[in-house]
Amino acid sequence: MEEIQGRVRIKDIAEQAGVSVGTVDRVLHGRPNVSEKSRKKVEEVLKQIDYKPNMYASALASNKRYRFLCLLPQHKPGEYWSEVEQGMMKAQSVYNDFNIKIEIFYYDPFDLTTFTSSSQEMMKNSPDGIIINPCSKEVTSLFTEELQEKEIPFIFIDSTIPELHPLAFCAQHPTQSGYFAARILHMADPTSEIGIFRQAVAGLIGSNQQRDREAGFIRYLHKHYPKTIIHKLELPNKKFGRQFDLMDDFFNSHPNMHVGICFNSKVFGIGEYLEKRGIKQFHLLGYEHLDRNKECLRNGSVEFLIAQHPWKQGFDCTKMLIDYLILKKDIKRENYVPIELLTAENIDFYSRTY
Amino acid sequence: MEEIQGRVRIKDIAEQAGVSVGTVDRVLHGRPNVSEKSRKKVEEVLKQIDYKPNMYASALASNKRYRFLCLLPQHKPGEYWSEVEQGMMKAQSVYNDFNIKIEIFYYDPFDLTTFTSSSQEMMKNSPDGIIINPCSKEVTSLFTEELQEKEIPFIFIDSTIPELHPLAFCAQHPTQSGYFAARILHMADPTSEIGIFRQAVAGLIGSNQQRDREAGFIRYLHKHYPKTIIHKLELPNKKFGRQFDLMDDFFNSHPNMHVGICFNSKVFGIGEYLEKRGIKQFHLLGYEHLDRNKECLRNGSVEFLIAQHPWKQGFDCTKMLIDYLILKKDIKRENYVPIELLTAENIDFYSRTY
DNA sequence: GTGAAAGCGCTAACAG
DNA sequence: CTGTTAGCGCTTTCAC
Repeated sequence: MEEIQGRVRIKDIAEQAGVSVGTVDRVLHGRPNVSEKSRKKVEEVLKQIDYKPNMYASALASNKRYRFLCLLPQHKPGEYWSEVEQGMMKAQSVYNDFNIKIEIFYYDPFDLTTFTSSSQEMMKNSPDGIIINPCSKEVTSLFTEELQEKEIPFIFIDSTIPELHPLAFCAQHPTQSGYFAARILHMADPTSEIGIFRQAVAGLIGSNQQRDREAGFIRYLHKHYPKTIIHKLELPNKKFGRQFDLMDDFFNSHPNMHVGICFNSKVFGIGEYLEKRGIKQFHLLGYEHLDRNKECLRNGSVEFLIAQHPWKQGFDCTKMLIDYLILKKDIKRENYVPIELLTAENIDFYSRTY
Repeated sequence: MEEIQGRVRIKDIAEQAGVSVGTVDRVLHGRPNVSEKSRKKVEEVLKQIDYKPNMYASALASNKRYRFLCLLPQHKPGEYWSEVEQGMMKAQSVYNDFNIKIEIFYYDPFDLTTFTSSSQEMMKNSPDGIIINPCSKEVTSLFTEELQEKEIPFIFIDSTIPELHPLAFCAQHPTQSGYFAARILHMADPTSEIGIFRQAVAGLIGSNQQRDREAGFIRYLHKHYPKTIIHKLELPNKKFGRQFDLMDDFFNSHPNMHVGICFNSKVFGIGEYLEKRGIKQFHLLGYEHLDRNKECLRNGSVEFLIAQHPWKQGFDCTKMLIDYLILKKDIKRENYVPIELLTAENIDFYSRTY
């Protein structure tokens, strides 16, 4: 064919098929108003030629604005979720030329009526695509069913609920992450008493991820080291003063416990306690690359962190919406971020890449 | 200003400054043939307005083809370097719309005259940008000096030589990677005898990375565990039959050595040996996510791998050339890939992301 | 020096 | 149903 130099354009196809560019465009996009005869001719040419549309030209010509809305747990600056937001904002600026706008809405993970009220607010803004951190299946489905109906694509971030059929999700595999944590902690100190530090409000764990990681962790220990004794401490998500007292009790009652884990990013609370009390030789593992956690890693009060790549999750979810909606690419539906071990030796190379 | 809805275009600037789009374009790109007066007017507007050029429109209009050439060590399919190539090819296809073409040239790391002959070949192909895996400083500089002179940007991949002033580099930090390996191995088994398995040709280590990692590894042990005894085994890069004999001798002579490391991707050679000989309880660490290494990780003959992210390195280097040459973005000059620990528990989530 | 105009590959509106 | 045409934002002639 005519691919002598360079690319095949719509115009080339039109010429080959003996129709106009308009018709080719209609066929390519499955738009109406094409006779069976013309469609056949175009499809014939398409079969023989390797046509790759120039998506940048396409986006330029169609000249649309896209609104992506996002629903996340409320949080303070510097916490896990702000890193997710930064990843999204980075994607917005990198793909600025596609005219995308991202807006973020919040809910209180301990009061799920706010999930619903925020989602209603979002629907008023005529979104083109949505990113959601799911809460419980029941409450989340109220929102996603409406989205399905209106054919607005949605992506889950940080955890997923497959039965709700998101367009895609991006998360860390929670049980596998728990296995990995168990294996590392056991290697650090193969004793048989392990402490689990839980952040909760009235016994309620606020995130699916945390709950599932803990389950994986415990399953791994039961299977490989069934003699392990597990001690749990529930730390109320509030005043730090109280937390210290609780930890004093906890450590005093379990003098043979030299290993501990915290399944979310608030491990610095325990690290800072250890540092203050001058407790050395306690092997502590937590999640996430927050500044306060990094500090603990450096001073040795936290020995390991597992990265959850929140920045990457935010960036990738946004990118997926762009790929799907604007560049019309196939996207990967299951996106698990790496389970990456961070220690003092490699933390400087943990990167927010995209 | 007029940014009421949407973006600022060159046309807007032209109107504001009372000149034509041609003149604005000339000013924006520092092209000649602009009067001092016009330049001033345009720069004035530019200062007050937040103009972000649409690089896709720009690339579309200029309609250029770019040739990126790359010089890598020769290798067999399925080895480390083919993963690098795949990352580059992925970048080529993702950014296909920018009309880029990547071609790869090879050299023999144990015969550096081939580095020079290949580089001369490359110069005949009028490259727009170049990616090089550097060999020795002396030989590499012969090439890079010519590139500097002709103002062809070049990027180093896998390792770097700062004195040669590449546009950028992408690599794993070798000494830090050695520290990390030492810390992990010591944790796996805090005994004091460690074996180092070296791949070499006539005593020569074929890569800068390997040499520097080993140095970091040894330095870490000297500092933190000075009593450690290090045994080294040099494995000729050839027949596997011979290698087994050498390893038999090695293991027999050091019965108290239960930990070992191999600083490159050929660790499967040792893993497969352990598997065949039925040696359990030996803690082996190596580099890279090759299929044969993964198999060793699964069957337990290799306990740890450190990922070098070759695919990402290939992708990122190519992307940097695109960012620099086509999208005119600022690029990061020092790009260290993560030092990521892979075990049976997390290897499935090690991803070739981009 | 400068502006006008054509065109990159594609979309969308509009005649017919 | 179909072809033509006018852009999208930018670059690049080419007259003046």
